Amino acid sequence: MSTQTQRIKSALLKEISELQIDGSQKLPSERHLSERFGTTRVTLREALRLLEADGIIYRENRRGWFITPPRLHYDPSVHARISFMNYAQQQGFIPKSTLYQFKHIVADEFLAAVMNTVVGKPLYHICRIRYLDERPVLFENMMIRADLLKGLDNVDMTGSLHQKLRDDYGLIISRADFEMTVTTLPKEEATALNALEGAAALKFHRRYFNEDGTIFEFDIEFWRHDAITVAYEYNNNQPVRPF
Amino acid sequence: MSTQTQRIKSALLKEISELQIDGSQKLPSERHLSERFGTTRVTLREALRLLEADGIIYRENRRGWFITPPRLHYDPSVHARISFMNYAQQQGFIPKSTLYQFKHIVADEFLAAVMNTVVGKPLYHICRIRYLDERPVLFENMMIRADLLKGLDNVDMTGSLHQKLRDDYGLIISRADFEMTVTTLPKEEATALNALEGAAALKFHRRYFNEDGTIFEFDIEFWRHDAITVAYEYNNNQPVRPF
DNA sequence: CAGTGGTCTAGACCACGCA
DNA sequence: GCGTGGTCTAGACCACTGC
Repeated sequence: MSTQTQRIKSALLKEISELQIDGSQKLPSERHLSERFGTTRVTLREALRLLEADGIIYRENRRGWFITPPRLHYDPSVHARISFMNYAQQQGFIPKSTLYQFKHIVADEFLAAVMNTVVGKPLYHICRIRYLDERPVLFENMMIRADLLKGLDNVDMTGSLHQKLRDDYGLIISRADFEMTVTTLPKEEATALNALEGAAALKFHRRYFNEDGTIFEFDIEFWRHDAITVAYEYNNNQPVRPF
Repeated sequence: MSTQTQRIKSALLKEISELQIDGSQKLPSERHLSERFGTTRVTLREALRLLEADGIIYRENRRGWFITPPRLHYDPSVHARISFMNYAQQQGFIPKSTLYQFKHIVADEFLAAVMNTVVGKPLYHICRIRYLDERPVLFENMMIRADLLKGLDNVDMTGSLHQKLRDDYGLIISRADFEMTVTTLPKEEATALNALEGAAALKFHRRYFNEDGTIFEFDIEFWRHDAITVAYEYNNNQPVRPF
């Protein structure tokens, strides 16, 4: 005993595994599917939503429904050590980065508070889009202290930024912290990722501290929720006593 | 220029902030709201879904829509050090735990692989539900090696388990790892949390290693997606070199 | 038992992708 | 320019909540 939606979802799951064997990626049109299952588009779309929330399928705005490729394993502390391009490649993906926007801004109240500086502080605002196998999965906003890293506007923004910070500026990260929240893609981010406004997403806030304890960079990242599995290992030199 | 759904969402957002001032928690019925906004229930529910995905509101199965309380800040490594009850209290919540199920099981292929042991290994399977201010937010499955922790079935399961592991068994955690994925609540978990099957959730896998490197515990946790902000600090003794 | 949320139907129009 | 997905309407029935 189960609902129409659940039965369609199960049936689609079966079809999807068969499709994957065939190497096909795109699902048939909603009208074809709703006809095949003897239901309306509304009910069919409800089943598709469930699969989408599960991360089994995803949609590109007005293009249709696709089978979700395998997830990237993502260690949130990893940006402090390895570049996106490197760890994506290590896991067998073909990564790509594009520069979406480069702006000179000044800190507003929010940025000043979170970066522990004053309102009006000059910042670079760098937006990049990250792809895995040509699928856009990450919208990245970086806010970087312009006074500490002069001339950053003249370098290539599609490579590893942190490598440049080390090589060209001698910068060393002494600490980083982050926050992660499940939320939805805002309009601009959704458009950039070929997704719909309101699609589920993982939002990261990340701050980098240099050796002085100064926050030289604050990132806001939006990931497609189905693109990553966050993984982390907690390894203490001195064993941890429970409680 | 925006859609009907978006306009209703914005209007609801405004109403919600006013409701919050009044201390009210439950939204008016869908029929009342759809009438007030001059639309159908379908469209109204679409707007509610967006707010739900944002974590602004949530629903309890057949009970209606409620304003989401503040999130718990959750450090995924924290279970190795502090109990749920403690860190929830530290953040001003009134936590509660209930034992949902206690079973003796044996490792199947999946559990054997993930716990690095053999199929048929006897395990305790402990399910608990965690509440914040009477709201159920977490469904917790713990699989614990019964051969290493004999007699665990006779202790109170609603307190800190790890404290007991330390005090009664002298157990020390030397390492832990975890994985986190955005997915949906399965049927049983959804029912236990008063949620709907298919509601967005955060799933954690966590493993604890003792000093021998043996995995004595494997946890599967389902959190309501809007109940937590995952936070973590990455603090190296020796500074990290970018790239 | 009244009212609610969960589910479902059978249409419609429009903007956009794609060929 | 056809077909698609995105959006929206105006109903309906049922199971359950809460009184």
